[in-house]
Amino acid sequence: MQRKTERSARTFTETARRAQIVQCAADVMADSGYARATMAEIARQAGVAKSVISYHFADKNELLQELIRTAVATFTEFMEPRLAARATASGKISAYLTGSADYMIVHRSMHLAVLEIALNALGPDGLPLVASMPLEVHRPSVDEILRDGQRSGELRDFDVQVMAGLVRSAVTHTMLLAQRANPGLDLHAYARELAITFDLATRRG
Amino acid sequence: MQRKTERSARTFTETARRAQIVQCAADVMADSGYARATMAEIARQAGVAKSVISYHFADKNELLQELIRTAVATFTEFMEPRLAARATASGKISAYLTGSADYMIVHRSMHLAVLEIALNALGPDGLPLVASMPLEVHRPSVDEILRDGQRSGELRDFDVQVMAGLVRSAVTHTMLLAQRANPGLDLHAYARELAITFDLATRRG
Amino acid sequence: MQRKTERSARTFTETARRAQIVQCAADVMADSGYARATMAEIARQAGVAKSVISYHFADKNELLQELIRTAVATFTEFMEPRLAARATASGKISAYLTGSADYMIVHRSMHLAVLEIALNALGPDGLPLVASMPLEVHRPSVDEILRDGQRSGELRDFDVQVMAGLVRSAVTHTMLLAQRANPGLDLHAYARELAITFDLATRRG
Amino acid sequence: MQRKTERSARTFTETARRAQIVQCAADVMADSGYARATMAEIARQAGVAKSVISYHFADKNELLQELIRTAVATFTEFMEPRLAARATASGKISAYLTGSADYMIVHRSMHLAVLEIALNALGPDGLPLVASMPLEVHRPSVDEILRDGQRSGELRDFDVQVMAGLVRSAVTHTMLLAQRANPGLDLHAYARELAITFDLATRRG
DNA sequence: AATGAATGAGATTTCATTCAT
DNA sequence: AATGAATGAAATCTCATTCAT
Repeated sequence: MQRKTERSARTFTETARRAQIVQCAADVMADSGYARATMAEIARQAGVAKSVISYHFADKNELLQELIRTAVATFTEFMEPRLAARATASGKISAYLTGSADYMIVHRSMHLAVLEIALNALGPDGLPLVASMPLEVHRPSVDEILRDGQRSGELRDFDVQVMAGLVRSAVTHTMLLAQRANPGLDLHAYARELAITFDLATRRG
Repeated sequence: MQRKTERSARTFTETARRAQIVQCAADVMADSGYARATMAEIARQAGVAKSVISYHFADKNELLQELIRTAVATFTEFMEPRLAARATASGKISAYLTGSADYMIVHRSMHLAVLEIALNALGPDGLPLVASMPLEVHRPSVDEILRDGQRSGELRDFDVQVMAGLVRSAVTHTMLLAQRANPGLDLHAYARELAITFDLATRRG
Repeated sequence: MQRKTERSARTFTETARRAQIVQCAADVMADSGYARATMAEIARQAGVAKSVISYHFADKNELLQELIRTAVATFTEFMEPRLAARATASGKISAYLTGSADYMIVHRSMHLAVLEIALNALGPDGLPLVASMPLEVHRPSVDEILRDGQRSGELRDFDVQVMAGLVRSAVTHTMLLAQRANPGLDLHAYARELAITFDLATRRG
Repeated sequence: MQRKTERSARTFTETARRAQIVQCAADVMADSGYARATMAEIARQAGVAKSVISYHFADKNELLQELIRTAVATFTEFMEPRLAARATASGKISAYLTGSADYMIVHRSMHLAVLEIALNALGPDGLPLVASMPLEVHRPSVDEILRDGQRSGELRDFDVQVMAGLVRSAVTHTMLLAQRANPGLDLHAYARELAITFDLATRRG
């Protein structure tokens, strides 16, 4: 309870162990689903005793939150230069889709794990664990891209919330379910197809 | 220890009880999520003893599968006349989206419950419980609608699997997450917006 | 969590089991102390599975609280007629002391268990579990007896709180520690000796 | 793995560390109770790593025993001159009571800690840890004071064991519980009231 | 047809202790 | 002399399931 949380600095070993455990947790979640991602299973995957996890994380929720934070930070770092490289809204959406596909290929288990946690994990208050966490931090966000595109006249006059939700869930759910159903799926081709779809759906006239 | 499961015919009472329990299970799942939908909670909601559920269903998975079957059948009955009433592919997709919104309003807990189960429940083999279940039985399916639209020349030449996945998850995930984030959401308006989007994305020229 | 707590009536079996478990808990506490009175040990003593206790009690604290309530009620029933049978304050104090000795002989483990719980058990808030429970309910209480004796002129003018504390702890601690140190101790003789002591200490001139 | 315990001589630093740890253990016990006085918490209070405690003490029980020894020695040093300054048994008992009050004020946490340990700590044999430890080493002891008073004719003919037990628990339990219930309590006044009580209860004629 | 009671497997978490550095 | 890291035992609690009535 009064663990590392309040400490100022972390040792190198500590940081490495935490990262290792977070990665193992993500792997287990991705492979076996949230329900099977027990402390025991994560520890087994990491090759350490259950209590090692308790030593490094105050409780399971802290582990899951660290996983989320790690994933979000990684995704942000991954995405921002790709978005910045494109000038138009259409280009940015395309970059978002293909970039997400890249991310899913490189960080597959993290991506899946975040989804599992977002959908399942409950905080001590009974509310979803992610309810109190920032989930989309890359700038510009999908909403911002679309809104800017409308302002500049590049995009037509759709409901931004609806379209942004559709773009995001195309990545977080549609593409992911497709891959789960067909592991050999070519994600890049999939993302390009989505990019065409959204270009047609959003562009002016 | 005669399991009703194995028996060929069911009495009227038996059928009613099963339906009642399935409905309660759906309500609990929709209200409290998969993790909290324990046998005890479902029984409490139904006002019966836990063992009553065990009496009517071989195990929890059988209950969940019946729930899925019920929901799919209801959705099919709900959807097919609406699809049949439209001649064009675009019309059918629009009917699918607005019809789904209607369905979500009328059978909210069933819809949510199916999603919870699809995302979470594991079979004894560790695979998703729904892996071996047919989830889309209405005719024509979204895939078929799109393919027919391409054949007739009404729709452009996109990848049917990608587009069908996007249409389906627009309903099962995008719209649903939007409603969860904002319970007062106007689902019909949402569905109309989606219909415009998909019309633009799929129509020829 | 949503166990029997909210139910209106208890079955005969339920009541009997609860009583049995409470008694076994008291026995274990008395014999082995608070720290060793684990759920597992209590269940072992009762000859049932650990989960049987969880079935009948929401959690360990509920079990301990029931034990306290039972003991207090028993002690009250035990004590009140004995106090009522005496007219003078001195007689009532004497009855309290010898009655407590009787009680300790008949309900030894309950008495010890209450002490263990009172000194050790913490509620979910971190405060002592008994902080929120009524602990002395027999009428008149020791305080009242002493105050009444002063009012009637029978007793001298001491500080009631101090004296009442001393009388109570003579029973709850002094006598109990003496017995623990020397299990063959004659509690009745001990109580009579205490009665003489307090008579001398409290009577007027 | 040379255990310092076994070594004949201790360095200055070693002695100081042990004393520091003992004091911190007492503080934690007094403030938070036996159950919360874990090795981790004691180490945190002392500002050292858990393993430092293990380095200086063979195990937790050795630490607790050292705490008891320290407290008893302190109390003895504190009490003996006060007892020696009084000639009569009544004076010595009075000095014992008021001296204990002084001690409780100055060494509050040690006093509380000893009580917590005496009531809770178990040795490896399951017996109370203090069972084999001398808890009253000041001379004359309460028993001796009372016995001497009877021999000299100053005190009446009560059972020494009972009365000595009552005197001791008046300090170790009655006064302490009173203070716990009411932290602002005037311990000196309390002790004087007790002194009057015991004078009346023990004096001849 | 239904139920109360019981159960065992397993989940999370705590804690004293050990060990390599 | 001290520490961070690791560990395993044990504690509480949950849950799907079974069984006698």
